[in-house]
Amino acid sequence: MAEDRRTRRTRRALSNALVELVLERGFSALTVEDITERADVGRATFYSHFRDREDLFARVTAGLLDGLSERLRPVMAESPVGFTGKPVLEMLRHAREERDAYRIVLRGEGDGRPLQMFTDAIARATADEFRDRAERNGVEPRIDPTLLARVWVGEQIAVLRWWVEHETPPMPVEDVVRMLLDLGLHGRYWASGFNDETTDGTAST
Amino acid sequence: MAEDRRTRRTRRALSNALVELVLERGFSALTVEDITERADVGRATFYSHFRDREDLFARVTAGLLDGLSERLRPVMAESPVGFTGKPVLEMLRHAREERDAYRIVLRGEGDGRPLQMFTDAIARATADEFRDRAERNGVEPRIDPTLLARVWVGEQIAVLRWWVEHETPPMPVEDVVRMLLDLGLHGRYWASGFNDETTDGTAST
DNA sequence: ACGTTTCGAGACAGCTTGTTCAGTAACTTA
DNA sequence: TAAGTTACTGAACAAGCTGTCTCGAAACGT
Repeated sequence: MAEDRRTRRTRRALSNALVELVLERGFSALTVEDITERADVGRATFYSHFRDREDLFARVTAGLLDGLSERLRPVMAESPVGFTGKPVLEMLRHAREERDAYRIVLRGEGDGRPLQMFTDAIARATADEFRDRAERNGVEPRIDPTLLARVWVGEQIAVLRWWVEHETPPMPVEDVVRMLLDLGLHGRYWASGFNDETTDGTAST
Repeated sequence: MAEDRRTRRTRRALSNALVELVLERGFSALTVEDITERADVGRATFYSHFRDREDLFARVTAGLLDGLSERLRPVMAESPVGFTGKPVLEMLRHAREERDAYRIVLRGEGDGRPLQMFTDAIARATADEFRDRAERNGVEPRIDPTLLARVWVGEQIAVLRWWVEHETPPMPVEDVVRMLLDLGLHGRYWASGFNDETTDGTAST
């Protein structure tokens, strides 16, 4: 007994309507009726699928994460022991396809809860990766992996957001990845045009 | 004619009530009456000061930014041409004092708008700094300063949040600053225990 | 073609919002 | 300290939204 076609249809319609409307007016300005109207669905029907607006939003976000992890699976599987920019690249591609959904999540709509869901999922996976890698290579991390993961995810999210908020792609995905790689390799001062000679021990903004 | 003491009192009370309650229940779950009740103020009074909940939240955030920039002013003024971690340090100290307010803003409560206000203010200032510095030293940034600023602010926000969400300070402010400085200087791979030898050109997560 | 599941429209109480108003209390200033 | 101004209160208001329910109609899977 495959899922009823009607439920699929209305769930999709409601999800799309949500994304469109949040993009236009912001989550807190929406009523359930706004959403059902846009989706061309009876209001009562909404409640037979979702508890409330937040529930719908949460499921949209979960769907996004599912899609992402599915895309990431093959890349992680073939994982050479070393480093490739593949995962980030794949995420950027995913963001390009699901641009609007990414936008509303990254903007922190819904009191930041979907964004937190998203961030936490990535941070968790990243921290695990860091630990694994350190162990495999038998090196001692200089900074707590959990914290380091948060920093790294903070960077990614910032760039991702900058990227999806531009109407027209400001830079090819490959360049974005290269940039992040350089940053990870050389640090921020290098990127701003300075190197270790110019900046003494007490460096920074 | 200095400001009436009563207005100061009720505005403070309402602001504090908001912060407390958002921390406890989240912004979207709050009613105006919840806030006025906690602040021990008539509901009608609320509307003679603020348009709605969002307005109140926005002003709380603006106040936070004012406080921050006031603390930053002297540090920026004495600004030696070089780099010191002073501004970040000052921000961490400010966050320690205004911990709860920082928490709710950084969590993205209020559909992320306060957070965006906060982030944008810092990113703008940072980007200007980057540009100034590059010009003063006559070097060419390897990466667009606007983007670089977003990345750097993304890092800061991530760390700040990690810092402020711990009940008991997980690390002295000075160490946090040192860590960020190291990250800016050497990059992420150094922090995770690798160096340029271990990671070849095609590095990263 | 049949039994099952979903959908739609309308009606419901309950709550929140934002405004208004008149009486009372607190404040500033001279 | 008294006079005049300004802020606060509590109550009442229409309007809108929420979440739940019911029943007949329509779409579905097999």
